[in-house]
Amino acid sequence: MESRCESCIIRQFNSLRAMSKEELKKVSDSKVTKSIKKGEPIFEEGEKLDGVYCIRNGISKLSKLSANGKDQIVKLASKGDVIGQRSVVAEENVNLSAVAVSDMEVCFIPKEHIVSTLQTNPNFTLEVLRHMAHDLKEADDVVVNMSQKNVKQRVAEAFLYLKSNYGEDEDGFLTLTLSREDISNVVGTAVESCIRIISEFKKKGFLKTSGKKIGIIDERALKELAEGF
Amino acid sequence: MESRCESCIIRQFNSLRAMSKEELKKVSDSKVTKSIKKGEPIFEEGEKLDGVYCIRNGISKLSKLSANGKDQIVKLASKGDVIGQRSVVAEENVNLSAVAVSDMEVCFIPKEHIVSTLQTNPNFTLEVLRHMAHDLKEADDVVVNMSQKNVKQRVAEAFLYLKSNYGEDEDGFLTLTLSREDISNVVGTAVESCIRIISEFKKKGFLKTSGKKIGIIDERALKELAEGF
DNA sequence: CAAAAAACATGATATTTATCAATTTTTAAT
DNA sequence: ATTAAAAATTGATAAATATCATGTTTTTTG
Repeated sequence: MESRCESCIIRQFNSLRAMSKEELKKVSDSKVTKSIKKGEPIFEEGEKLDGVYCIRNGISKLSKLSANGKDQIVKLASKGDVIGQRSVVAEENVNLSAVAVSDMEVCFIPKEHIVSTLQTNPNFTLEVLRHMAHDLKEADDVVVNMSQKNVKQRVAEAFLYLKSNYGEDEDGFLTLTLSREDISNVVGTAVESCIRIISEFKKKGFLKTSGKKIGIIDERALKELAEGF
Repeated sequence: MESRCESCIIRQFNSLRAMSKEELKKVSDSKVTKSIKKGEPIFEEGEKLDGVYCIRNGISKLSKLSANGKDQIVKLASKGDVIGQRSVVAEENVNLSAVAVSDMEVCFIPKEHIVSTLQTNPNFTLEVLRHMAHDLKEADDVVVNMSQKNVKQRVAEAFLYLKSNYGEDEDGFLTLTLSREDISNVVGTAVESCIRIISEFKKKGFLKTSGKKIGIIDERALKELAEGF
């Protein structure tokens, strides 16, 4: 039931692929697989993490809560992503909370193995570094989008992102269904504003909905809108 | 005149301190020191960099220009910071432009030396990784601030940041004088809105100005405002 | 130093976005 | 299946922010 890291395909997508056989064996022997139900937390902002979580299945939101109750989602993490890595590397408490937005399966890897491999295997360290460099660019892009695009453009982008990253089902609805509140928290806007924009996009024939499910009808129109035409 | 990296104090503040003597010698032999005048670019968004820049003196803004002409400043880099590192690590073109906001002195270090050290010296790689982990956290914080705080709060934060990072002169004015436009581009707002807020802060006795110079009078008030009281 | 350019400042107004209130729909629980 | 709770929706309105216009000050340049 508990599969071995050595034979885990997920590994191909993240920095663990740069580990040696022996390193991987240690990781595999000490890892703990956990099931997390939609809505449950993996870790909370401010906690001290004893390891990282490698996502085998499902999707998690990484977010930060403000004093006034607003929760900004900074990133969505899914299959192959390793979360908690930043704080383990920096030896700091986590700065974001991770909550499952779909049922998940994750492997907890104690930090000793990560840290010792970081200190001795430059390939692994470089691989982690490359991933982090990529995350940093993405974070910078988000900053720029937040300030240079208006809410309508950001909502359009969010749906394009959801489609290109998580795909759509046979009926053309986005595979990952987020609540309107979560969408608002990705976009950084009030729920009502977000809903109004979704309604507008529906009227214009850009989107379709069925319950909380959302499907993209006119991708080109959304792209043009997001780019500012 | 051209000093050696081995004896450069700046090094203590960045990841170069993790280099061995031999590695550092190669860097020192191949580095090129450049003077950059206020307003001049170090590199531009989209360029392919052949190395990184280690800042010896002065301050640079890292920003991204949008189609509609808005320029969002993502980060200010100063003494000891190494810029261009992210794109060298990720082997990508730079995603941000770097322009001097004060006269600068930088050392250009060809990327071969960085890359080869990354591949062989895990201490160095780990050190770079730690720095990048820190930058990533900061970028995430900026995202959260942009969405959870209003313009007034972000302007207040900007001045507190400028004071705590670059200090003030004997007359109590911020050492780093940015144009109103640059401040707006840090905060992510229209120049006029930014100016109005500065005027308001002056009226309330939080700030003083003299030409384009700005001084903080009531730091506590700014802090409280930024935190949302 | 004078003229021109750039940066700063303020008012009037338009636009965007948030908030509050109320209703409907969907989901979850018994 | 029925009811309670949660989520989604819409309208009315307020607040925040951007834009446009115009005047003033500061800086730069010949």
